[in-house]
Amino acid sequence: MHQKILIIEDNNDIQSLLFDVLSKNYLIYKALDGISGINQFNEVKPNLIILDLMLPQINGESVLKIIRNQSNVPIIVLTAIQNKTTTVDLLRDGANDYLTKPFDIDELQARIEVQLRKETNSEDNHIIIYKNISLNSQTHQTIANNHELNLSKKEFNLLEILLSHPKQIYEKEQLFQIIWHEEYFDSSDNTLNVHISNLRRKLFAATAHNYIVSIWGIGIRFD
Amino acid sequence: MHQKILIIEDNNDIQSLLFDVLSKNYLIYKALDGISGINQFNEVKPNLIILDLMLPQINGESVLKIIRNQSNVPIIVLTAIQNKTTTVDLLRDGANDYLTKPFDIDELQARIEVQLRKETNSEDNHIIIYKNISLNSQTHQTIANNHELNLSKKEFNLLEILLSHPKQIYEKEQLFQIIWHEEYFDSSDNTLNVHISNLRRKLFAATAHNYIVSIWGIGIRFD
DNA sequence: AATGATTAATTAAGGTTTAATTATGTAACG
DNA sequence: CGTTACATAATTAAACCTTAATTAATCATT
Repeated sequence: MHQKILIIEDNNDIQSLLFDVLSKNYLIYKALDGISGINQFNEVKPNLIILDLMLPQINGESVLKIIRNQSNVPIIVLTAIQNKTTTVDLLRDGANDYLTKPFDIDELQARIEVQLRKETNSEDNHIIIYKNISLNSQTHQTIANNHELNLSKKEFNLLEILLSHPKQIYEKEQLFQIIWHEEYFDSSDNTLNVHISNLRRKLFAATAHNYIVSIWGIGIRFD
Repeated sequence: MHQKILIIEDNNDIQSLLFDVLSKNYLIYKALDGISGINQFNEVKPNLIILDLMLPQINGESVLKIIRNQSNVPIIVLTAIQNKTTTVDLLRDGANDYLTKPFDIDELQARIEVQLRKETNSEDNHIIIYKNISLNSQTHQTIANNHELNLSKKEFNLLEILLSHPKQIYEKEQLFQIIWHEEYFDSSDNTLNVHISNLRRKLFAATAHNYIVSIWGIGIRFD
């Protein structure tokens, strides 16, 4: 649920294309070169990486090796057709899959699904439990401290996202993207704050704790 | 009972034809291309898939491989006669059966039966018991809290569906499809609500409980 | 340390959407 | 002919989301 994808790609057009399409289903992080790609990888801990081989400064192959050296995160590589690096090399270096440009965006999506499925298939992904809070996305039942909560759709969504990665900071923009499926430009929009407030109130009524903490100027986090 | 079939087919005429015929006996889900087919497969977890080989963007063979990679769900493939992919290829890729267009709709139904038979052989259960409610789908007898209920056909249908998977949320659309065998577009249609209301009243008269809870904006669930 | 600016949190009001109930009409059936 | 089931329509009720207004907290600058 709400998995994170890091896109390492220097071409702005492809970046935006990928963002537009994939942000509907995933939480997208972007890097324009290899160095910041590696840095972001360490910060964000994405569930999947899309890596362009043709990068300024450090080439994609090196990025691939560096990341693979630290993690088994699925990596899908984008190559130009005339690139000398062979498929075999790529896979040996740790790529999970590859596509040659120009690629079909739907095919990319399908391949992403395949890579991510491996991760999520095993666990019964519709129940989240954290501390004394459990949340069932099939029945929409939410229990906190043995009290059943009565959450609205937005509130449930919000809690689901926060609990999927406890302690991780979510920016308001991200939350907006995930819950409302649209970007938010108007930072004066207070809607999200209201929902956070309501969720806090209901959680507090059940647990006498405030689990949702604000990181001033950045976002919120479930503690 | 009420098994789910996912139809992945881009041709609208064939889609509707299949829907009209099959929705009498099964719960139908539709996808117009491979990507949404794969997505729906993961969400819906159908009991059987009907897959057209000729799809826009991603071809059917890829969809077949991707799905088969994750599940043993029976897949029946529809091919055009001039299609190059051989029977052998299809079966090797994991198809359970195939039909060449134009196909006979009755033959398709027969083949569906065959595929589903394997699954459902064991469960020949026509009595559902949950909490203090029991329901016999052969005699239509319904007993709640030792009181025999006098339910109409629609009410019985509804209760049967809800009780077949307690706690699971059913969307109004689903319920409509199962009970009325037709899609419902007009969300202002209030018929279902009336039946829910009546069922609630009768259940309450017998048990003094309201088991059917609404999930606002989503559907209902038997608790 | 004080001040103003920015961001966050709360509260309340309004309007919209969805749900539930009640009432009325219609067709099927014994 | 009267009963029943169902659909349709009208009404009432409830839940929800957004907006706006207000208060509180935090930051940046001096």
